[in-house]
Amino acid sequence: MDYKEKKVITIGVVSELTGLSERQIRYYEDRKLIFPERSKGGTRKYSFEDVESLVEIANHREDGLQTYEIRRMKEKQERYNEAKLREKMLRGQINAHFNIRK
Amino acid sequence: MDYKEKKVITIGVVSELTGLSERQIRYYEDRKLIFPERSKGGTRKYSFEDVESLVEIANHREDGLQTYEIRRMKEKQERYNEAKLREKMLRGQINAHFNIRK
DNA sequence: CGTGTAAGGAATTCTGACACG
DNA sequence: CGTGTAAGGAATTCTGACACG
Repeated sequence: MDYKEKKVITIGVVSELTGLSERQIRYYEDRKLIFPERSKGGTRKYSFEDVESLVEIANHREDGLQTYEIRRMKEKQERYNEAKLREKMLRGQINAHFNIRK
Repeated sequence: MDYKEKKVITIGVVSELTGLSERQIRYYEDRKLIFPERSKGGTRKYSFEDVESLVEIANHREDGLQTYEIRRMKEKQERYNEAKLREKMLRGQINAHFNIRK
């Protein structure tokens, strides 16, 4: 429920914040790089997190990476983060276990 | 430059976030309680800070306060904050002075 | 593949006014 | 005073397509 993750920004503002065209922003959604929400009427809503993500995407594009390569990197990063989280939670379980036995 | 202060949210979203009608939100602007920015086209843009402020305003209204009373409270609070800031900066000056002489 | 653009329509927002009270 | 609403227009966004490459 952080402000950073709340989807409240319209595409026009995102375009200004990132310097990307609306066309580009919509295309990256098509390529599964970002996932805005929609209003009842259908207008896209982005978060500041999405804006940051788009800036990273733009940088990768400038480095010559194709969208599917960027997507793979994101997925890889995502799996890594999840593994790390599970590890952390497991450690918590173990600690809890030993503390109980004490 | 915090996300919280960036004016990027349209009035429709603000209305959803606060539960206030667009009419009410525009009226509170008219009464100098909030100060959204405008896009080139003229559409209002609010920050999360504005959203929080609006929720407070709504609470004050429910308590029966009139808009000019709320405005006075805000101004008073503003003057208090500035005084406190000046005080703090002055203290910094003094400390710097003594540190130099040491 | 990634992006620009013109096209037509729909959703969103704006202002000024009338209404009630 | 504070808020709802209908009115007309303007700004914003949407989709699908054609273009280039």
